[in-house]
Amino acid sequence: MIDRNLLRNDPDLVKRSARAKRCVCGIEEWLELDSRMRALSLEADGLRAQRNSLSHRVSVLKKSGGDFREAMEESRLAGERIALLEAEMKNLEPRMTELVLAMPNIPDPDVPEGGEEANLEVSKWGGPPTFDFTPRPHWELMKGVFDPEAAGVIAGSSFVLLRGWAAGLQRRLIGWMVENHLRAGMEEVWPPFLACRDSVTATGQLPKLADDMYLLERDDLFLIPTGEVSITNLYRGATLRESDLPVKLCGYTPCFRREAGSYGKDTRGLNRVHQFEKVEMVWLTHPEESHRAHEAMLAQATGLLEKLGLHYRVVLLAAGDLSFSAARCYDLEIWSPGQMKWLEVSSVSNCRDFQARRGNIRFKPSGGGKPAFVHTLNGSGLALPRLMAALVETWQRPDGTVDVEGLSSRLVIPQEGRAPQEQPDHSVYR
RNA sequence: GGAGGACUAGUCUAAUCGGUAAGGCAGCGGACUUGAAAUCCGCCGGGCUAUGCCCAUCGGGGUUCGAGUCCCCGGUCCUCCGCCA
Repeated sequence: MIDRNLLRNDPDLVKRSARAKRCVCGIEEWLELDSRMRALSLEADGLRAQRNSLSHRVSVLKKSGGDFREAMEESRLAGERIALLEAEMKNLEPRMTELVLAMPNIPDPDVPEGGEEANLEVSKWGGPPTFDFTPRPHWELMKGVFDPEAAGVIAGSSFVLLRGWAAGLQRRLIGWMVENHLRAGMEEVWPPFLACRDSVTATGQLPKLADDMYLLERDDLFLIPTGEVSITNLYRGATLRESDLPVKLCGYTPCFRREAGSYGKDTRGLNRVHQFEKVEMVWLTHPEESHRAHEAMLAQATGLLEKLGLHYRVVLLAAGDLSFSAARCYDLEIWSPGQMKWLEVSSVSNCRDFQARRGNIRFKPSGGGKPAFVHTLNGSGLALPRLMAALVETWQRPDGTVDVEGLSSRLVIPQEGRAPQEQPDHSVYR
């Protein structure tokens, strides 16, 4: 959520950012409503003060046996006027909330302007694997263990069914990634895979991505489109101690996306599916630490790719390609030798205080003072389907089979680093 | 799904017949001290156009001059029953 005071003091900045992010939102309308609201609130406050003192006088007069009827009548009249003002405010409020919730986060100053074409490749690691034969795409290599037809029978098109070695490989990959994160000092969580409206609003998928999520109408619950939703909302409404920061969490979740409107685009094989598996990292940091944490989270994700030996590149997203809640985001893309193209396997985002405001996630400064909003970061570490695709294509043999043994030998759980925490104390105020 | 109970600040706990939220602990700052403890003082929910005022007792309505308190709808947690992997 955009800070109210920023909207009042520098609406042009908010307008520019919204335009850069290709978002249409009613900043002017909000400002008008805001000034109307403040006038109403000022008048109502004065009347309330009157009513409070009048009804206190009633109480005093009653006790002393005096005539309280006049005070009571005046108080009643003030109450009627208050009710009118309150009704008008109540009328304006939902619209103001709707408007402010539709305003996207402001990109950091170093984020390039423009759309996808302005994305900036900031680094590259390794090189494309070479073959003395024509490499095949994963859907050919995984015949028999990747079965979209079967998934179609169970759920419909664009769902995945893995079996045999592919199912096992995916399971081991999830465990391997989580173990790596634990040794980097993160705490593992296993959250609900459904989230309520407030949660999905806090992380910023609502209102903009409403059509991209699965909604269980009967219970008004959303299937999470990313683990970011569940894990970030673990601390919704909480006030942490400054000494608790940074809170570094990771967890496995499935992710559900309707992918409305994206049919026919990159839909082959494992490239774009309705349900996929992901290990997510979510960190809550002190506002001054989030930039450094963003780089550290990126390094954690790229570290996994390096251990797997996959050729990858890091892209700093331009404003127009940035998600609604992000202020700054790196996309991690790995090379798919069978498809001869880059596949996005991770987005590492710094949301600054945007989600923390929406979800009211704060910390109490050690030196006293008012609670302040934390900064939230999230990053995939990593998303499975495209990772599987690139891995399988990288480890293919000339006969069209996959060296699963060789691939699996990469999944060594590191011995270095901190041992997983037993029971970290993140007890919070709510 | 059913029955019962609970919900006041970081935490614990008060508030008369409905009368305008009182304290303890923890924490923070300061004084005293070689240092610490103890003690003392201040702060310790949010907001504003700020000597003051308004809001705030899980959320939303209602009754009332006035609601933590009474009524209605909902939420969360706990206990029990039912169902279920």
